[in-house]
Formats: sequence, structure tokens, C-alpha cells
Amino acid sequence: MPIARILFTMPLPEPFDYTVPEGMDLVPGAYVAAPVGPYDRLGMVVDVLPDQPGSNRKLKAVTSVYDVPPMSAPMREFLNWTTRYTVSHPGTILSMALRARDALLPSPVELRYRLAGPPEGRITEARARVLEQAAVLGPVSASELAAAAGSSSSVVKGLVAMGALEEIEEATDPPFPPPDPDRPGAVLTPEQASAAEELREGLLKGGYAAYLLDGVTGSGKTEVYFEAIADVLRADPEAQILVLLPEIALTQAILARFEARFGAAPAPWHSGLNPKERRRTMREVLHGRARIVIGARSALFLPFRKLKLIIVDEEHDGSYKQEDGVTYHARDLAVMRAKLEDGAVILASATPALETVVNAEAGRYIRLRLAARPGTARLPEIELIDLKRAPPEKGKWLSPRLALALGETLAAGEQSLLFLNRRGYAPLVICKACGEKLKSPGTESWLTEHRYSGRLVCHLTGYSIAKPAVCPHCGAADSLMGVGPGVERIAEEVRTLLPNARIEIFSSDTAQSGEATRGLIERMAASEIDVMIGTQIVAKGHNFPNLTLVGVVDADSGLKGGDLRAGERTYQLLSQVAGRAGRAERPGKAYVQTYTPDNPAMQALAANDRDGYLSIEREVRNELGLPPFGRLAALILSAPSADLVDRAALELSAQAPNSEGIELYGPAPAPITVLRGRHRRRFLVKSLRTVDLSAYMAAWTARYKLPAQVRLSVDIDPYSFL
DNA sequence: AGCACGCCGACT
DNA sequence: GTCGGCGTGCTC
Repeated sequence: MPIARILFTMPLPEPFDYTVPEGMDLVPGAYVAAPVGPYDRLGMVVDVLPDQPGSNRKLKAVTSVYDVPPMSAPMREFLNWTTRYTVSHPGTILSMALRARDALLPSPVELRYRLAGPPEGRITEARARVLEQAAVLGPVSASELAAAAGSSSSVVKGLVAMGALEEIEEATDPPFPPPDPDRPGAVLTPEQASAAEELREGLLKGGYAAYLLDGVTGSGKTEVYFEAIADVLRADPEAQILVLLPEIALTQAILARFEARFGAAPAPWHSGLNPKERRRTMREVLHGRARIVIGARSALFLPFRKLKLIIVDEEHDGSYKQEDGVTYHARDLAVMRAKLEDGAVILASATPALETVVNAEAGRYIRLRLAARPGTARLPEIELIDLKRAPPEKGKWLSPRLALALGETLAAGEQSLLFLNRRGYAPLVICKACGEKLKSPGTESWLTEHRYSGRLVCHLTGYSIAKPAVCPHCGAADSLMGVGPGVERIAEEVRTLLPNARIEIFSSDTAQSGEATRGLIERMAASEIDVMIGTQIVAKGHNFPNLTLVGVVDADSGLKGGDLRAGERTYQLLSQVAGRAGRAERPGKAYVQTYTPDNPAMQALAANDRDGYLSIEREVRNELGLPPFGRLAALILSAPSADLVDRAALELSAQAPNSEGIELYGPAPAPITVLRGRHRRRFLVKSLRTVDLSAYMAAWTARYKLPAQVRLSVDIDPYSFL
């Protein structure tokens, strides 16, 4: 009997072997059930080997095969590659691809009833009412039909027996309506049309290609990639398309734009789906019926049959980096997936990541530029406010210039947006009596005061306490004082400044549910809010036509903190926030408050010189051998006691293989030294671009047997160093 | 991932 | 004296 090598959706290091029962037809990629221990588990065939007659290995048999198309070869290659790249177990990566297991089963069905032939028999009043309703409602369930007719469902059954009604089975998870590429799209500007044309030529040639769609905010990137989607839909009736968006941007608005262009909403995939929606999307994807999928980063792992185009919108967005569990960057993986699928990938952004720009300049990506904003909308004028020269009044955070502009904007009936990337009321709580700064236990991280909830919260560890009445250090009463601004304090200041303005805070505290987020965005769009004060959550692609003033309260905050991408992120965030202003016919104005107006990021921002900023940044990174000019990996060890983790770190350090082009830093206390009761130590590994750093990390960690209670995690290309 | 097996604290 | 805590090891 042949032997099937099966990978299970469990964190096992390798596939297991099973015999293939007589008559079972297995191919690589087939989804199967097979016993692991006492239970049948879901697995995927990675290989089928001929019988090995000499072997007397006792193997269990495969139980059953799922009646669905097997996973495609490029998808399997992609999972293999991701396994190696992220230094994970293959089974863990497989489970990311099979998140909704019931998608492998046919859709459950419901019985529905519709009009059939002429009734044979007496038509009572109740029967007539049911038939009348059946004509109006179309196929519905017996109970719905009976309720509408004011009868009982036995009347419905009676009509079925008479042949007047017909019972049909209808899928609970119906297929998604197919998109129509030939509906009229937006009228493209000449610039958009030429970008769309270049894409079309490339896409019709087929094969792998990567594009950077580099267009300022509001330049119509979406319209351009809509045309690329239409081209791919037309060219191949089986081709599937994946559109990746940052989770926060997956709103009703973007779905509505797809629906307007293609006559049907795309299949959605994001963390907010319920199990039924999840299995529906996954089933339609794996059968190849869902043509367009729009999703957050995890949609990259859906088992498409024939994925020909991937679009990564807002490709610079930090939320594409998955930070816990298996760490990956969805943009980088999307490029690899397109390569393996022999398809195309389009990275779209107004502020592309340095990595992406460098790839484009090296010729690895084809760059398409969109410079103009369509219609009359213009990029806002950006003015730096030097806080050293024009400081706010004592105890205030808004400089006179910005305060004045807020008043003028309100008087003109227009909207303002203040941006401050600090949640809560005050980022630091200090005791006036003893000078103690309140910290999260076991860390050096300050507690933030939240007046809204009356609590002190650690934003790194999630630790929170009710604000104490006395100082926990010296016991002084009424001595605790919040220092520095958070969005709540700015809101308070604006309330004093503009008592009649309608003010709202937009942060992860006030927009905890998708519904709350949507509500805020809709009210802002409908001009029901005069001043919105938000954290970086506001810096996404929302369109507020009446927004004409943007104020950046503390542009310097992002530049602190030793993160290698801090400068780049600040630049992106600020130009995105500034880009919120004046998207419709009104010109916008942005004020950026800073203590470091001479910083290259600030200068480039004021001059609207993105490329100038990037070239400064690339010099620095090139000199230091940092990404994208070198590779970086982090390794974090954790254990319940500092002693244990220190000993393990020392041993691990001694076992590090010596290798050309590798520099090892650490062990050092990880930036969050204690997390959920575990002490953490971190290594940083820097290598040349030419080194396979994943392989190095795998080799290093494989040769070391972890002591009990010590855990290890590897993050290839870490973004946050926390 | 589950699940069983196995050694140390508070209970009917 | 047991019930049960979760640490460790195993699953073709």
C-alpha cells in the first residue's frame, strides 16, 4: 500500500506517515482526516510515496479525504517558504491557512419553498393566502411563508403534497455574486489612465511582476487598481484577486466602492467575521469561486486556487506586521506569494516604506507614479510651528497660532482634526510630594492617566489600576499629578477654547468596536463633529470633505524611543494626517508643532519633499547596515524567574554558531523586561543582505535544548523592538 | 494543539 | 487518606 505523508494543523515539527487504504485516491495537497493519538485530525497530504516492501513500520491508515479541490502547488510552496522564513513549525503555518475547518464541508442547506405547478385539489382560504405570499416572497422557509400568510406550516406542507409548492434545498452559505469587470468605472485622469495602461500591459503578459503604485493621498490609486482588477477578471475566468488592507481600513465605505465598480461586494476576510461568514469566504476561496477577496493581513494565508493578483493597499502601514505568535510582514509575504503563484502584486501607498522605495529603485518593482490630485483638491499647505519660539501658554499644549486657526475654522463652519499619538489624559503620573513616577510593576514603563475611566493604565503591558487617592510610595494625599498631554487633555483644552464646538476623541479607547469606529467616522463625514482629536487611528484613509485644518500637537513624540523606523513612521503618519485636510474642493492647511523644526523629517514634511526625506533616511540605514540594506532578527527568551532566563541566555549565547556576515548583540533585558510574569531577555542579530538569516536562526535554536520553563521566540525582521 | 500521565497542596 | 493543580511528553 502507498504511504501518505501528512501534515496536521498542529504545531508538529514534521509530517506523519500513514497507509493509504485501497481505492482511496490521494494527491499532494489533498485535505484528509487521519488519526493522531485517539482522534481524527485535519491534515494535508504533502507527498504520496510508493510502498516500501521491506519496512515493517506499523502505520495507521488515512480515514477519509475531503471532497474539495486540493491545495495548489504554489500555495504549498508558499507555506513551506513561510515556515522556513519565520522559523516556525510547518503545522502551525498550515493551521493559519485552514482557520475555518468547516469550509471543507459542503454548505449546510435549508429547505425553502416556492411556487410549482397548478394545485391539484381544493384551494382553501389559508392555502390561497400561502400561495399568494409564495408568489411575492420567492423561495423562503416554511415558517417564514406560514408567518407571512398568517397560517401554520402544515398548510405549506399540504401544498407541497398537492404539487402547488416545491421544496428546494438552498445553501446556508451561498456563493458570492460574481463581479462584473465591464461595468463602467470612474473616468480616469490622463495620469491615472497611463498608470492603468502600464499595469494592463504587464498583467496581460502574465507571469510574476511587482508594482509600486506610488501616489499622493487622494490621487486615485483605488481607481487605478480597480482597472487592474477588471483586467485580470476579464483575462482569465478562473483568476482570483486578493486585496489586502490594514484592518482598520476595512470599512463599509471601501466595500461600497467595490460594489459600485463591480456590481457585487467582494468576499471579506478579517478578524471581525463570525464563524459562518468565515467558513463561507474560505469555502468559496478554496473552490475558486470567490473571484475578489478583500481582507486584512491574515487573508494572505487563504488557500486560493488560482491567485493571479495581490494588491497591498497602504503598503507602508505598520499593521501589516503581525507581532505575536508567528511574526511576519504581510507586504513582504505578499510579494513572495505572488512570485510563487506566478502572478502580479501591486503595492499602493502615498508614503511607501523605505524598503519598498529601495526595491523600486533597484528595479525589483516597477514604479507607477500618480502626482496630481484629481479635480480641484490640493495637498494642504504645511507649516511648522517652532514651539521654542512660540510656546503655548503655561499648562496648555496648543500654540497661539494653532488655537487661532481652530477658532477661524469653526467660525467658517469647517472641521478640524488634532493629532496626538498619546491615548488618555496624561502620559505620566508623578507625586508632587516625593517626586515618584508611577510605573507598571516590574517594568520601567510609565502609567498613563485616563480620566475618562478614572484609571491608571500601562499601554505596554495592559496593567491598570483605579487612580489611588494617596501616593503609593510616600502616602501623601492628593499629590498625584498627571504630566504631559494625552488626547483627553487636548480635548479639555479645546473645550475651554471653543465652548460651542462639538468635540470628539477618536482613539482605541473611544473606538473599541468596529461599530463605534464607524459611527465616529460617519458623524465626522456628515459634519456632526467640529473638532476631532485623535491618535494614529485617524491617520488612515478616511475622506472628510469638510475637514480643512489639521494640527499635529506633538510631532516630536514619534522621533523618540530608539526604533529604527521611528523617523520614517513619523514622516508617514504626519503626511497622512496632513493629507486628510482639503480632499474636496476646499484647500486645507496643516500646522505641525515641533521643538525640532530642523529635523530632516520635519523639514521634508514642510517642503512636501518625501523623496528628499527618504534619501536622508536611506543613507543612515545603509551606513549602519540596517534593513533594507542588511537583515535583522530578534530572539526573545522568557522564563518565570530572572535567574533562569539569564542562565539560559548565557548558554544559548555560547552555542551561537560563528558565521560569516553575522553580528550578534545581547543578551540584553528585553524592552518589556517582565511580561505576564515572565522575565525576558533579547538578542538582536544583524546580518548582511546576502545571508539567509532565517536558516541561521533555525540552526542556532535547533542545537540548543531549552531548559524546562524557558520559552523562545524568533522574530525575523522585527519592526517594534518592544 | 489536545490529551494523558505524574507528582505535591487543601479538602469531603 | 483522596481530588486536582498544571508541568512534561507524545502523537505516524
